[in-house]
Amino acid sequence: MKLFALVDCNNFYASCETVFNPSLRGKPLVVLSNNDGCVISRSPEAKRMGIKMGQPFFEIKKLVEDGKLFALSANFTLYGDLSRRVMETLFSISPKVEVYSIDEAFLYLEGLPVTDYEKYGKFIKEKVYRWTGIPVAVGIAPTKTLAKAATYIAKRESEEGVIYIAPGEDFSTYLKKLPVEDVWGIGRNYSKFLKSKGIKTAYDFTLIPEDWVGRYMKINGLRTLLELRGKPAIPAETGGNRHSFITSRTFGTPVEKFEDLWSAVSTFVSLAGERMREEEYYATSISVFISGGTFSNPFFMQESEILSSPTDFTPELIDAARRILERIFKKGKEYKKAGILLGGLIMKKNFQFELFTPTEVVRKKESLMEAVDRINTRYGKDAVYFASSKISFRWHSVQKKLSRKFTTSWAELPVVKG
DNA sequence: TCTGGGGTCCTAGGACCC
DNA sequence: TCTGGGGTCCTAGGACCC
Repeated sequence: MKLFALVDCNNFYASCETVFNPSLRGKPLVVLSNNDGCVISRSPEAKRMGIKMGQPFFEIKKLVEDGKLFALSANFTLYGDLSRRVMETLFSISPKVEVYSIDEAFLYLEGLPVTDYEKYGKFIKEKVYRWTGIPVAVGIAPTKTLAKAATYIAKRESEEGVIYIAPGEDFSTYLKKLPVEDVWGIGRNYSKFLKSKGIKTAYDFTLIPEDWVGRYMKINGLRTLLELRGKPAIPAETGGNRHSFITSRTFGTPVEKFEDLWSAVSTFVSLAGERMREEEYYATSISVFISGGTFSNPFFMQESEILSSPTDFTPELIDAARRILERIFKKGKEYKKAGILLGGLIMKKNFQFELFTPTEVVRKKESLMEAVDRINTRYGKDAVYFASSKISFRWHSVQKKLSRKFTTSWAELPVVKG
């Protein structure tokens, strides 16, 4: 019998900020998206005040100014580091951990010498808190979708923050409490459709015939149905095989000039290139997109290019990005966002350079990139960079309320006063 | 006035090939 | 009057996730 635990960090970004700034504990706090545009994480107190996920900042600005709500710009370096610590703790607990997102992981529990899973869940929760300061909720169940559901209930109704759904147990009481739009795998569109048919809860959903779900919600809807009925239908992640790297940003202020866009795009290519080398992939294609317009009337331009051979060499990627941007750029428009995608990834270790590529050239490119990455790791991001990235700064996003890089920058380490 | 960023998978349709 | 069928690859768009 399969058994999964879902460990889900509570209000992850807001919790991370609290770890290094305890004076924020118990206060209404929100974390803002990259451009201080909207709310992406809320402390329980902020939730209670009625602040919504995704709410635009301008709607709550007054509260912040009046000192009724604390707001911070997203500090993804900090969150990434704390996420790594949480995951390491989980790896120390269970032999098979599937990191599902920055703040969630599935633990595969079958075969473990555990008898009391309720207690085991509490043990996980306490250990993560003790090692990292991050509060989590734990749901344990025979399928991943039910584990998700259990976590949902655990966060809302369990004092302990732990819910265990035993195999064979009648779990309909849980599913009746789970609104259909909060089922993992049923998003905005399908839940609207389902509600129009009178299906309001996860429990209602489990009563629908399979062929109906298959017809209207395709294979993924069917998987969700089976999982909610207690039958595992979502395959284990194979892991490690990513397909793309995306880097994109909304600009601090809209830009019109080609050079401004180009500066942004070449910066994004450098950043994505670094990540790609770090994870040891080659890209076989690159896309560039630029967009703007209003919220209700947006425009979007995008084009791709197949690279002449798989590469992780930033100058080659930058050349291709430049050609694409020249093709899609139109004068006289206000651009608010740009981005690039490195696609068709292949793992470096699985790739042999074609015979006609002179080895000497490959070696030189590699050592140049290694040198650049090494310097930037050692002396901080942007110690060396490609000239095109710094032609213009107009596009830079705005982060007025940034907390410090407590864990990843020597200069910003917290100081303990004795 | 002001609405993030980074991913995955599935499906339908067209191009192209034999 | 007759007008194949099957496979593959690519792309765009839509759905979902955090």
